[in-house]
Amino acid sequence: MNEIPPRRTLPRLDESLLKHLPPFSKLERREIRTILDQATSRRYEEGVAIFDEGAPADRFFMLLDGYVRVVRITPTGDQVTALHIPAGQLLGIAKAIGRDSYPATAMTATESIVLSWPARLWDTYVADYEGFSTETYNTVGNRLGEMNNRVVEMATQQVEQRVANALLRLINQTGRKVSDGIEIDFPITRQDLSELTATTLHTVSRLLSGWEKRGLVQSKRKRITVTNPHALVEISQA
DNA sequence: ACATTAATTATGT
DNA sequence: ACATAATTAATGT
Repeated sequence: MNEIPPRRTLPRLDESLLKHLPPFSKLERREIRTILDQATSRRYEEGVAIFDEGAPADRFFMLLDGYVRVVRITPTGDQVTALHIPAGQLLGIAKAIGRDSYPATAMTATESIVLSWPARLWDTYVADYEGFSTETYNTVGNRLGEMNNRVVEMATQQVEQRVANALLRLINQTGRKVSDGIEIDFPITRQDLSELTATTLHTVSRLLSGWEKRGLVQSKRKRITVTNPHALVEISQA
């Protein structure tokens, strides 16, 4: 009854891992090599914290494989999912927004593989590597814009439209094509969806049940497949 | 138009 | 068998 924490280091990292990722795409091969040599790689089980809200931001991260949930802890102690990050994106980049502690908790939504670097390297990367800063600020901007959109949605749209929008975003960013539609590529509960849309899991459950009967979605426990995206778009614009 | 409460059922280890 | 997830109806604001 003893389990072995997967401490082991992964197979030797190859430059091609980072070659096509936005923050590194403009770099020379040998530059990527030195960046990789400074990185630590680690595999995380599903559902574990990569870093915690408020903790000193001593490292920054690149998600190589898997999905992570960005989660905020409310004063009452429960978690609220803020957004999901797919493989190929940086996270925990407190330095990029001028902070020295993490603004949120990052939990793995699936088993994940993550590279990380000591935070002190951030400034040197920004200074030394062409395109590094512009590309990262670009993704920071995107996330910020997405969050702003959600704030606007909360204020203006009805619940049905909000969860329709949330579903559409999820399949756009983290969707995987399957035989009968697009499936959200990680386990997601109605509770999660309700947190993303500021409603209750009951309302989400009812909406999904209704949509399922109309053939717009298919869902099993923790799995949601959108079978008719167009119809969802219409709902989101009603 | 939605949340809350509560009871019931399904599903995964 | 147990905990977690999902459904459903009834009631409340």
